[in-house]
Amino acid sequence: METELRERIINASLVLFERHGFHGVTVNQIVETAGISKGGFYHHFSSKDELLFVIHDIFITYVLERAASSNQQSLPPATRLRSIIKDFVSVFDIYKAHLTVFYQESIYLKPEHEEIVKRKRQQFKGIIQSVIREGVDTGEFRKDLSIEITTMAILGMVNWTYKWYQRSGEKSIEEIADYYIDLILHAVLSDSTK
Amino acid sequence: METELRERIINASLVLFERHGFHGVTVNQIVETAGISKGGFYHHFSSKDELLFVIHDIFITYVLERAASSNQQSLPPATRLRSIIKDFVSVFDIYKAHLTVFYQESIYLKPEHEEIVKRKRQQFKGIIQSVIREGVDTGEFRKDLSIEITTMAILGMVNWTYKWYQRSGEKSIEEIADYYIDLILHAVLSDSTK
DNA sequence: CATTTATGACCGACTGGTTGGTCGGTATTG
DNA sequence: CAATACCGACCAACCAGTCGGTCATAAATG
Repeated sequence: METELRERIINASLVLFERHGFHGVTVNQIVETAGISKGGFYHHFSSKDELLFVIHDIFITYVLERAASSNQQSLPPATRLRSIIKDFVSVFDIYKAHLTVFYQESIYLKPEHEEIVKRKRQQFKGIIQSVIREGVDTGEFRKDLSIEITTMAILGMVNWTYKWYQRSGEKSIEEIADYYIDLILHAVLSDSTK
Repeated sequence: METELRERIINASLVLFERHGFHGVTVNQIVETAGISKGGFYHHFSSKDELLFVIHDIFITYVLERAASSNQQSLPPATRLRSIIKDFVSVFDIYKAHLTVFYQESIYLKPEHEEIVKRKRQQFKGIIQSVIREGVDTGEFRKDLSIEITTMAILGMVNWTYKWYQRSGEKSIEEIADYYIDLILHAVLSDSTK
């Protein structure tokens, strides 16, 4: 099976955007790296901005679906939190470039695109928030947790990984995920649950 | 006392870069916002790139100095870690725009500038790493901590704040800092120390 | 003290190179 | 014989940076 041209464009631009940023890469460079022509590019994408959106959307849609399915099973909050984090961190291996672009270049999204991405992003955040809230309610987590800050702290810890993680590095993404889970649960579980 | 033109340029560009990114802002816009001329701009800065570097350098130099002085006092690791985090997070109030530019736009630094910033950045990271290492050695922190991942987890949690913190928000930066410290110490302290 | 010379802050019209995007055309496929 | 996929020379807009010049103040000169 031959790689679709559309895929080739996305893959090429992903590599380039990750390294040089959206505005640090020209359409000509993308086209050259993908081994196609300018006309070919504009046959598949209406603009450079649309390409940026597509990259964002592929990523956030995928992540959101996984988190939602991890969250559906009726298991205790701590178990679900573990599963959501594990799932999300594992995404770094395959989607590292998407992720980097997602977190670095989203300011350059056009308003209409930004709106769509923002909505999905908040749904994802909502999932984590609700797990923590539930954990606090059931007494599994510490009663004195702030739902809002705890959510952002976890998201921050996890998201920041894109700044330093390398597939060739010492630790595998699985190890890092397990390590994060350990840290988070130590921070969040109530004394009686530990 | 009148504001120096140089200061005016930095303040104007900080606001603009924070919202639109380095490449989303033209020199003409900066000049207009600062209420000066293009000539005036290039009289004070050799290039737009140099301006970006200056913003980076002001921030990292300040942060590094504070962390170094918090770290010097010969206090137990947990106390020092507390102090470093409190100090760093407090910086968000005054330097939020610097910080945002620092984390978003550093890919656009020219190699020679990047080198300088990178070095200071690693010194900062080194300070946190050494506190954690010491804490593990003295037994104050859990023996099974990975120095490297723990450092990055803390940095991630804290740094991510720039994505959501607003001075007008519900929680003050002091509260957020204290909250982070609480989470981190729960995650990191050995059972005997708790 | 008056006058010339020098310096440095600041101005803004202009430019050369670059970039996202277009468009008329060709190749391929069902 | 459509229709769709793809090509690449070309263009208009934009943007960082330049450059010849003004003005105000200070130092040097007679």
